[in-house]
Amino acid sequence: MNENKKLVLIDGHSILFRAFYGLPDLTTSKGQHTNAILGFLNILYKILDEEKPDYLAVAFDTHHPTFRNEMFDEYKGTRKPMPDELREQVPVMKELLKAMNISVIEKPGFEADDILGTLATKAEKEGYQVSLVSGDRDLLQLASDKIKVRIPKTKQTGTEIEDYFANDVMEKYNVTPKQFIDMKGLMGDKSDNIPGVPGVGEKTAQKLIVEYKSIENLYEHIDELKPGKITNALMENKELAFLSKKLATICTDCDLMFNIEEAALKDIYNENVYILFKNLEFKSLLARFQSVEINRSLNIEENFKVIDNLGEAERIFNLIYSEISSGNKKPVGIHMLIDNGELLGVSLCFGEKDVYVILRHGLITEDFLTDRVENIVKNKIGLAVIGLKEQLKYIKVTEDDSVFDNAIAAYLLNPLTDTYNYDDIARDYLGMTVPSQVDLLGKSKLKDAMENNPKEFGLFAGYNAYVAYAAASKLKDKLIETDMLKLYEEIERPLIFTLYDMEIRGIRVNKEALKEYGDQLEVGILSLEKQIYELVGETFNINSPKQLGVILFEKLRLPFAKKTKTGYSTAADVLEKLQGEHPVISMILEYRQLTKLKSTYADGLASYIREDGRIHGKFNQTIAATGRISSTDPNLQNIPIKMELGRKIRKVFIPEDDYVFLDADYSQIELRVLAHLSGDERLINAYNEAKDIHRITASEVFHTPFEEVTPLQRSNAKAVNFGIIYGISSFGLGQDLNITRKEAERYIEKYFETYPKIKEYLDGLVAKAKKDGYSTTLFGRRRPIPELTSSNFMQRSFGERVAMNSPIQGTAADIIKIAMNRVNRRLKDSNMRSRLILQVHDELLVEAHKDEVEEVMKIMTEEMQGAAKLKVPLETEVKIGNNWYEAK
DNA sequence: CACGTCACG
DNA sequence: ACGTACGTGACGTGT
Repeated sequence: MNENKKLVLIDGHSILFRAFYGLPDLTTSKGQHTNAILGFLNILYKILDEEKPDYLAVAFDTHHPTFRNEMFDEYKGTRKPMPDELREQVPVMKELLKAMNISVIEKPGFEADDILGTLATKAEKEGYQVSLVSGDRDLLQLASDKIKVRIPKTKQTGTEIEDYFANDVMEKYNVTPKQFIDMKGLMGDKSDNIPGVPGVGEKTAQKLIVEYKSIENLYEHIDELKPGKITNALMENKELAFLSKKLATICTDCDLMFNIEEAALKDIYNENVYILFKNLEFKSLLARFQSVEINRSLNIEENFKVIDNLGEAERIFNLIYSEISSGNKKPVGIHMLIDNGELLGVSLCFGEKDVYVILRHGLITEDFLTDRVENIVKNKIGLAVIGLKEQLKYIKVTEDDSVFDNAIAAYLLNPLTDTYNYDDIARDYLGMTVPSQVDLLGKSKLKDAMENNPKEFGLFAGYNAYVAYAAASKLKDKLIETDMLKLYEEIERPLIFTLYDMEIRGIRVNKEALKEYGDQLEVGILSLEKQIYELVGETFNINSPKQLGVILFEKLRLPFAKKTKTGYSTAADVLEKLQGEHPVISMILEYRQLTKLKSTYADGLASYIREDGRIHGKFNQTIAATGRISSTDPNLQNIPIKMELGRKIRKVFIPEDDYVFLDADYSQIELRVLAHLSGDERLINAYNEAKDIHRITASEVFHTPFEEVTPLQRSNAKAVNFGIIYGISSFGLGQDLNITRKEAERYIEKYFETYPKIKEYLDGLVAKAKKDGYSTTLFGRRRPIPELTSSNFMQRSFGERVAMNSPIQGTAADIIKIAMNRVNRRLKDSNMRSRLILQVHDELLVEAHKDEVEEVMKIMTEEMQGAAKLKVPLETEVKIGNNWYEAK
């Protein structure tokens, strides 16, 4: 009977615990912790894949006021309560298991161990093959010929499982599974509140049990033992030893009503599980559901209609235009289907049941579609989209038209997530689970999908319009609730158009000069490479930190300062300290510099130059948690400037003929923002006197007359000023200045003595963020800081630094965004040829026509300085040049 | 695809 | 005792 049936029993809490400590702290976009659940599922799936069991059950302890934690318990001898980040995951895990139709066994008065022991033994007797899965070695006492104890280990490379049948236990520990109980009786287990015999540890216990087989037999022969401390302890604690053995024994015949047939596996991959995974944002696990027809039951999909003939298309647009008279004020959800800059069609939604996908086909031309869409706004009907900037090429609207961008709104409401696609917005604001683009189309291009996968393509298009339509009002309400509507309407929404303009304009690059620059680098690289190989005596890949580490710290035996997770650190700050030790170090540093410039800048930028001789990078508005803009494809915000060699690359960025570059940057905008926000009179006065701020800080902090401040004092003060903005920590400052933590602490102390209001302000920021759960900028932009509630010191400290930094960095970001919008608008409104083309956080670059230079300089200065009225002046410096090098 | 490294503010 | 400065993006290596 049951010979070929497999039963898997899982120790729920112990696996959750293992998973919790084995994985980094993962959370959903809403801040729900998920690492333990994910780790549990990874182990569960591995076991399901490997064993393909017929039956599976998970046992949980019913009451857990405290919980085992080996790491702390064994060393400290105290129990540590379950961290909140783990506690909140337990009920979710149980819910998930129930959704998977997996038996969850918890009986008041029984520990999970005893449930597992009883069921395993019962199943064994009935002939099942049994696997017991636990993170705890305690269960080894249950191993037999038919009961396999499986202990998963979370390693970097994935999950590995150690398997123990009875003979494996014997092989590894020289004791039988039953004798494991005796061992534990002697050595005890703090985490399980088993006292054991004082002074007897694992080694002694193992030795004694190997020799005497059991505690009973040991005490029968106690007089044979050599006299000594251990023997004394054994004799004095005989009762304790027997009690401990009893406590260590897992019950195998508990009075438990559970029929193994109840644990039969069925329908693990169902829609409920899929939805839970989606909510937990376990994107990688969703792949397991591919073969399952799920969430197609959503009835909105049934209303999606695909149209490819002109008459029908005309009818739809007319239907939309007629909405004006019907008094329907809801914006029309719209999504332009674009692949590689080509318009494939448009999807529209103007009611729960009115979702249309109109394909560009035959008489439905690109012009037809863009005209008809433009007509919607000209008829004063609002639009709602997800990601306006990416669609502006075909949605011909201006700032004055009514268009609501759900993606931007969602970013403001939670800037911590990485994507704001229709499925994300549906999940977060409609409480709906809809298939994502990858679910529907995989990695295929939109155009290919349209041809080969028309049904799924239609769904993708339809969902985009539907979600844009349905979520808009909810997002707008949330913006009002969170006092961010003004931020959205007055800063972010206009910025969409500003950034679009900048992307279209691009920046001109001298292709030949860039090539020449790269060739020069190549010469230097080859020469350095040769010299390095000669010095070291062998060739190797200098770009591989791993190989370089072996050469420097093993072959050359240089002292290594830092280690990374994977080996020796060869970072620049480490190598710089080694410069005196070996001539090869300087060469490696120079080699690194050159290869970086070659690969990222010389070669990297060249591949982005388009037909028009310009680079059209992207400016991303929904990436940075603080509200900054980011730049990609390529990143034009990290073009070298600090080192002369790298700085030279700026000479290849040139204005169009008859134009020049005007580059304006704010002077220490973040420190000025800090002065304003903190209201510290001393700092405000310093800025109103308009003197060298770092020097003033040095003078005041080090009690030195302004004129006598040494360069070292000034640069130290500068580092402290930076530190303040970053959310000061003595460790970080020490690292930066290469001084001890203690010395750094003194600097900080002195700084706060000098500027007491700043200390008060920063403390207040942390307190407020802890209370609210988020930080706020001068213009109301929020950044949630879930780390502030972490029980982990490191994470909490990080949260505190973020609480200090985000309002400062974020307010500066708000200000320059205002300036960008205004500069862009004024240049356009006055019909000037000059145009804004770049933003680098505190700097704006305008490609200005020669005839307009004076006027543009005035506009830039006015708008940048006037972007916000602070208690200190916002100073700017404008420079002119025939390339970006000259203009900085 | 994660990691180390390094470019910028 | 813990082990970091804040915010980004791109490249090359190695699994």
